[in-house]
Amino acid sequence: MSRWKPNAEGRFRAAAMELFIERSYEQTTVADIAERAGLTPRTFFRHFADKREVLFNGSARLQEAMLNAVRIAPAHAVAIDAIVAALEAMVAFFGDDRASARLRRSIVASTPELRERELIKLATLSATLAEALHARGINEPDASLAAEAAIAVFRVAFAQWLDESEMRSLDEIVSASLDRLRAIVGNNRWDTHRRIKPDDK
Amino acid sequence: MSRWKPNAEGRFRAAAMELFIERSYEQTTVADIAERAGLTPRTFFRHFADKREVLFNGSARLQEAMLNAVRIAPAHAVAIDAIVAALEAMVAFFGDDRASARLRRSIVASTPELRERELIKLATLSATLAEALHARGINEPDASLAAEAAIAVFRVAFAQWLDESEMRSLDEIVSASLDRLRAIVGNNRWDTHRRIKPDDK
DNA sequence: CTTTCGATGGCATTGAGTGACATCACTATA
DNA sequence: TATAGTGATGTCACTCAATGCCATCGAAAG
Repeated sequence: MSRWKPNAEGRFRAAAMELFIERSYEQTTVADIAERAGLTPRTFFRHFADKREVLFNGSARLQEAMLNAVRIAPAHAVAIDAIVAALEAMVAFFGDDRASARLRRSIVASTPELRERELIKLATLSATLAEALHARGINEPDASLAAEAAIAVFRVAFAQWLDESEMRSLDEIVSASLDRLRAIVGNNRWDTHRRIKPDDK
Repeated sequence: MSRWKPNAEGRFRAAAMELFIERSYEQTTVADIAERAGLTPRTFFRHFADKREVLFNGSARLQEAMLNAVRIAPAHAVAIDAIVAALEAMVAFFGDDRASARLRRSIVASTPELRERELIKLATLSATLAEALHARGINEPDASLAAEAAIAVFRVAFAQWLDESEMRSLDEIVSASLDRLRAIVGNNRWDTHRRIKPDDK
C-alpha cells in the first residue's frame, strides 16, 4: 500500500479549519496554521493569496458548475430559464450537507473580514453569470440584472436553508424564493414609472 | 473672516484622495497620508478603523437618507413602493455629480481590497433596508428579497449611469432598470422546467 | 494658576504579506 | 549511474497595517 501524502493545500485547509474552530479566525495566525500543517508560513502564501482564501477554495468549482449549466441550457431558453439552470447547478453543488455549510458559515459570519471576502466571491459569480448570459444573446442591462437577481435569490434562500429547522430542501427554498421575488417585483399597483409622494392623502 | 481649520478627518480624506490619484491606493502608505495631512499615522487610526475607511465615510449618511425615506412612506405602500422610495432617496443622495462619482469609482474599481469594502457597505445597506421593510409589516423572505433586489437594481443602474455618455439622469436609469427586472423575472416559460408550482392548468 | 479632559504624538510590538535566495526531492536523459 | 533540470519548500530579511500604552499639548473650566 502506498502511503498517501495529502497535498499541501489540503493540509493547510484542514489545519486551518481545526484552529478556526478551536480558537477563532482572528486568534489564529498563519504561523499557527503552518505549524499544525507541518509546513511554513511562506509556503502557505504560495498556495493561498492571503489568510482568508484558505476558506474560499471551493468558489472556483462552484463557478465552473454554474457556468457549465448556463452554457448547456437549451437554445430556446430565455433569461429566466438560464437563471433557473444556474440556480439548480448551485443547489446541486451544495447538495444536502447542511452541517458543514452551517459550520463554515458560523466562522465566516463572525468575522467582517471573511464576510467581505464572501461578498466579493458572490459578486464575481454574478459578473461571470452576467457574462454567460450575454454570450447567450441577452443584452445589458438585462444580463446584469438577471445575474444579480439570481445571486440575490440564492443568497437569501441559502441563508434560509441554513437557518430553518424544517427539512425543506435547498431546491424547494430556492424555487419558493424565486416565486416570491416575482410576486414582489411583478405585482405593483402603481402605474409604470410613477412614484409615490410622502402621503398624498 | 476667521480662518477655518479643517478637522482631522477632512484633512486625512483630502490628503488620501490626492495621493490615491497621484500614485495609487496600493502605493500610498498610511504614513504618506498622515504626512501630507500634517498628522501622524497613529492619529489616522483614531479616526478611521482602517486604511480603506477613509474612502467610505459617506455610507453612513446614505444609509440614513434611505432609511428615512422608507420610514416616511405612506402607510398603504407595499414592498415595491417602499423600494421605489428607497431608490429615490439614494438617487437624490448622489444628485447629478457624475464627475466625482466617476473619480471615486476609478479608485475603488482598481483595487480588490476596496471593492470588497464597497460590497460590504452595500450588503449592510441591504440588511438595513430589509429590517426597515420588516418594520413596515413585510415578512421574510420578502423583506430580504425586496431589499436585495432594490440594491441590485441600484448597483446596476449606478454603474450604467457612470459608464454611459448620454445624459440620462440617474433617476431615469433606475426606473428603467426596475422595469427591466420586472420584465425578466415576471415573464418566464415554466413548462421547460420542473418547478413545483400551483398547478398550471 | 491649576485641574481636567480630549486630541495628538511617540514608541514598541504583533502579524500579514513579499522578495530573494538556498535547498531538497524527483525525473528525464545521456 | 551520473548529471542536469524542475518544481516545491525552507530561510531570512523586510515593509506595512494595525494596536496598546503612555506622554504631551492645549483649551476650557474652576
